[in-house]
Amino acid sequence: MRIASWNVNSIKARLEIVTDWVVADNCDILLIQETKSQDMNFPVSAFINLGWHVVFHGQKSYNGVAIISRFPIEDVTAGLAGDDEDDQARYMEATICGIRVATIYLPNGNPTQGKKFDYKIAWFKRLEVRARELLKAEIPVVLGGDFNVIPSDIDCYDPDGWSGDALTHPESISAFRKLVYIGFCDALREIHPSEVIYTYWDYQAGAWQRDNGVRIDHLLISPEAQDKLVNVGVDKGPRGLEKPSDHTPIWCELVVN
DNA sequence: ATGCCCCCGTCCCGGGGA
Repeated sequence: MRIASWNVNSIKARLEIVTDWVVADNCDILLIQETKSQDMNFPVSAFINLGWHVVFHGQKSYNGVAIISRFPIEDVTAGLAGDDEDDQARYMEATICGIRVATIYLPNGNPTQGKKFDYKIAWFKRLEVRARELLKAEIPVVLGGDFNVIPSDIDCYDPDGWSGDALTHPESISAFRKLVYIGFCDALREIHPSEVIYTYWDYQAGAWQRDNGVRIDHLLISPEAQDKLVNVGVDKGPRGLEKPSDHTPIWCELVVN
C-alpha cells in the first residue's frame, strides 16, 4: 500500500500533473493539500474517470484538502475538532483498507508576532488532542500533509536565514516533536535518519535550480503503521515539470496482510 | 532589507503563500 501526501497549490492548475503522477507512481492513496477549490468546483470526474475514489473539503480561493484512492473511502470526517469558530478547510480524515488517514494543511503562522502565529499554535494543540485519540485506537494511522514546520537544521538549506520564521520557530518545532513524543513516527527519518531531503522549493530566486529547499511535508505514522513500514521517500520529479507545484510528493509504503 | 513567483477571484490588483 503506497500512501503519498502532496501540497499541489491548486488542484485545477495541477490536474494533469496530479493524475499523471498517481498513475505513473502506482500510488494507492494520495493526501492532497491546498486544493484552492470550493467543493462544487472540485474536478471530481478527472479522478472518477481513472476509476479512483475522491473526497474533498474546500473553501473559496485558499486552503482546501482532499483524499483520492484506488480503494473505497469510508468514515470521512472533515474539519479538526476543538474550535467551532474555525472555518478554514485544513483537515480531513478517512478510513481506507483499515488504515485511518488524515490530510493536513497546517497554518503557515507568519508573521510570528500576532494572530496568525497564535492560530498555528492553537491548531497544533487541537491536532495533538486528535492525535492522542487516534493512538488510543491502536490501528494503523497515517497523518500526512504540509505541516509548515522545518523539524531540524538538516531539513533546511539555510537555517540561519530561516531563523525567526514561523516554520522554524521553537514553538512550532516543539509542537511537531510533541506528536512524535506521544507516539507518532516521522516516517521519513525512520528510513533516512540523516539524509538531506527536501519537499518544498520556493518559486522565487531560482530556489529549485539552486536546491534551496526545506522539508515541511511529513508523514507521521502510528506504531501500528510503523510495524508495516517498508519504505519512504520523496519524489522530486514533479517539482521539475513545467508549471509545477512548489511542493513535491512524499510517499510511504506499508505492507498489507 | 526587500523582492523575486504563482494562484485565486463578481478579476488586471491585492491577499496569501513559506
